[in-house]
Amino acid sequence: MKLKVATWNVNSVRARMPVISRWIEKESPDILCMQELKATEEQYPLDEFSDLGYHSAVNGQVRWNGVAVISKYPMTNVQKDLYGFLPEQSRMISATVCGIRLINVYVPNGGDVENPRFQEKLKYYEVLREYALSFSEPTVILGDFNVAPHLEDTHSPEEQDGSVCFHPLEREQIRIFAEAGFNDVFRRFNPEGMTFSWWDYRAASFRRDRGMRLDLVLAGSTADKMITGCSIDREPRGWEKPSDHTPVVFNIEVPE
DNA sequence: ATGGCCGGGAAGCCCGGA
Repeated sequence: MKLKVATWNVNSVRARMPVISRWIEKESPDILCMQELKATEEQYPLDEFSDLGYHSAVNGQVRWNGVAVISKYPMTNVQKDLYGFLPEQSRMISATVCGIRLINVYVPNGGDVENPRFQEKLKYYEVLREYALSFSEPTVILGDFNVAPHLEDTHSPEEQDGSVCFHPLEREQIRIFAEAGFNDVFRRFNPEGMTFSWWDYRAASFRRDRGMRLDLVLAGSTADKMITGCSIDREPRGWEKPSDHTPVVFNIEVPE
């Protein structure tokens, strides 16, 4: 059975519901992992997703952060805690669906390199990696990693080098994920580069294609072998009232 | 040729985003 799975930083699930439902009707993903809900579990539009045919697993928070997985198939062993790290920030939810462990994550932005939050960001990758390595099922980490992994993943690598989301210490963390067996799935299917998943609202960035690839799918080796394709759908970034991110989609062949 | 945004919560700005 082939599943279509997507990750999308929606930048407010309530403000984005028209765009999200339009995209779901266009693409009919089996599973969609969302970040930056900016909503509590009480504010989360559970009934609207249910009407669209999805179960929801939600880790909400007032005003900031918040992540959710919606799935056409049942989710089991839903977890929201990352070893007690940053307990006040709802940035992770994971579940097993059709035998695959999906870890949906919204890595801290970090503010800027001098900000204490930048050190928390670096630590977040380490804790996340340890967590991801703890599962015996085929495992996929997907979400907003808030780093462009390589030179070909951002519009102006020379002038951005050393700034937040393109700092060598952040990029190194994605290399360490690879060393730990978590492969950058989009890159495998799209080796040419300069394909982005986020464009700033300011400065007409989308029209000028001045973006960054911040939204990643990192698959453990067993899961990676089951994945048959991965792409970025730029279309909803051009719709009315868009998120500043656009969906990253992959296909995975799972046993019946 | 250049680049000025967006969302939420409290309030009529400020913080955070990246």
